[in-house]
Amino acid sequence: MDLNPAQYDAVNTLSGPLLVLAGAGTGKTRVVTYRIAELIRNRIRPDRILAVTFTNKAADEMQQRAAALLGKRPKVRPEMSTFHSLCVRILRRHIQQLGYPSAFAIYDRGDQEGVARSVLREIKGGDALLRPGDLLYLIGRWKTAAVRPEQAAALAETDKEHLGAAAYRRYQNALKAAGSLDFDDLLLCTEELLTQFPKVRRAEADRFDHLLVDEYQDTNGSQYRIVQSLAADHRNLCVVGDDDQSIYGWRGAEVAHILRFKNDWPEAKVVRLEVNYRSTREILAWSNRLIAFNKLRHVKTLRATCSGESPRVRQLKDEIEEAKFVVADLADRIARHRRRPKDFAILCRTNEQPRSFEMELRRANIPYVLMGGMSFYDRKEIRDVLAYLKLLANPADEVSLLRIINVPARGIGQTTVKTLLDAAIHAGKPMWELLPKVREVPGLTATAVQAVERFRTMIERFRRQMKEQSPLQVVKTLIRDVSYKDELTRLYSEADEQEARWASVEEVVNAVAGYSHRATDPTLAGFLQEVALTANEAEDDKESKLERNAVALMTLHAAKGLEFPEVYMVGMEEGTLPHHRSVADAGASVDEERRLCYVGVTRAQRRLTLTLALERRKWGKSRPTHPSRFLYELTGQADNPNYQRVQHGQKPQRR
DNA sequence: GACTCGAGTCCCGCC
DNA sequence: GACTCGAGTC
Repeated sequence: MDLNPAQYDAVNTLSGPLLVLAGAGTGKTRVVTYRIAELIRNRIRPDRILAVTFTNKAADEMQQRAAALLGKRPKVRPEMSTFHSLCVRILRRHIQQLGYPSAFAIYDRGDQEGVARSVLREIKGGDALLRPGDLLYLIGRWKTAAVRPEQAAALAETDKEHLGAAAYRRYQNALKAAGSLDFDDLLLCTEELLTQFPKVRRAEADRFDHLLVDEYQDTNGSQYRIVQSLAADHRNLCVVGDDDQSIYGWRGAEVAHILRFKNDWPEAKVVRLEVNYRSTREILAWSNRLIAFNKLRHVKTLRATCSGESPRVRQLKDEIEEAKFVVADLADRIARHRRRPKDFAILCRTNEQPRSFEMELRRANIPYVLMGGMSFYDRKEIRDVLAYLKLLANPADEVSLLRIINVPARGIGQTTVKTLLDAAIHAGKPMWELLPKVREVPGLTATAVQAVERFRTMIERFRRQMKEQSPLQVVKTLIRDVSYKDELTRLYSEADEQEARWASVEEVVNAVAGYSHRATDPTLAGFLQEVALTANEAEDDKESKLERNAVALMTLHAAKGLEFPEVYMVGMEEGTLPHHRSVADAGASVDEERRLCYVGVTRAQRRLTLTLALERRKWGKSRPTHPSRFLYELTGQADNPNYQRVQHGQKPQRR
């Protein structure tokens, strides 16, 4: 094994708590995977090892590396998953204890908005004071701080927060009534099960003898406590992290967790990795200069092992020119420097930035993979089909019911829906349970009653089919029987668009087929849970296999833990990086943006290019921009008067 | 009840 | 720019 002494130490500390404080590019993942291999070599059963990561991408990456290291031999593999999928598995086994069905649905952002909207409407004047987005923001903040609905009122100060607290209670009740959890609930409910039910905790802790957590600096409160509960008995806990790369503060991550590790596990061994194998001396010099501007950090001395060319900064007219420059540069590297598409990454701050790059890459015929962003599952037609499936899996799922009750139009209009909804609220039951007695609901026309009954009969029929047929068959029949294809032709006049949208509907069918193939006991609920957890990678399945060799186009958040020979960091402007929302709230937010920039810069192995556009289109309007303050910090120009100017939103001046 | 049109809003990041 | 929502019309 070609490991340096510190790495070797970390790899071979096989039992007891271990903290690996590792800077960027020091071989963290290598240590984790080698350690797993070493455990197996020491006769630890692979399926007794659990490795937890934050993103699916990171889990895949680790799985691949481990497979390469272990060979194809072991039939049983160590379990590698994200926190969220780990929670889903635990919840499937025990969530009945909390009064939820084991086939619970996972609500994504769109579903959450649906619940938030109806909850606010129920409260008098609620929808005037708070918008669904504002409410979800408040709820998100409370949930990441593990504040329960009944505690929120005491913490509320403003009118909006008081209303929010009341709405939070209703929101939570609505979710529970629908047998659904949002992403935060996955963590919170798992935490509750593990801390309130000793039997559950013991059963889950007993499943593994070794627990490894990557990117430990990004654990939030719930994740922290879940880790504590699972490792408390065997104490074979290995965590790996870097405080300079903590970029999930906005969802409750606390660097304190990694700093506190030695207190939590007094017998813990601490290993520091400080030799950077990834980047050139030149790239490292830039990143070290940058991160030194953060005051609250563990000072590390990262040493480089090779040198190369100096990073570059390029300034372009607008985001179109920026994309043209990057793609032309990259095409030239492929043509004349024998680079392959997969050697490149284009990293950006927000999900809207990739658009112009996608266009250019397509024009230049260079394969690329887009990670994240407007997900496949955010498209209207996909959401419609999935809403049908969710309703079949769980008729109490009111968000889905309301979404498709009249899609395609079947004569159940707004008035009818509102009447039904009022009656359901009055009766204190989910709307679905009211439908068999729709004749008794006052105020409905005879045609409306008929339409509702036809709808209910149809759904019931599919639910019966579900018991006899495979999910795949049911999905196919369903799409045909509701004439969804006709709906698309009706809705969209262009033949191209009709086809594209129909193609994505077929993609869902393929996804169900793929899932049925993989799963041991395929169910509709299982498929939907998987979809919720891997929403962004749906197309990846198909594409990454076809085009493994592709330029990676992704956000900085998605890039964490990855590395590329050549990196383009684009949109290096005030307002984009640092993002204007972070600049607006004072204090530590900009530090997190700086860490984000640091993460980006340290992804590059050999060649780094930073670009900025002098004007950028946003919401249809083009606006002038200013260079990011981080450019001055990276290049050691903090004494440049323009550095002060851009920080205050002023135009830099030529000298 | 379905359809059309214009106004208003949205978006930071991940699972 | 793209999407959603409500008002107004058929």
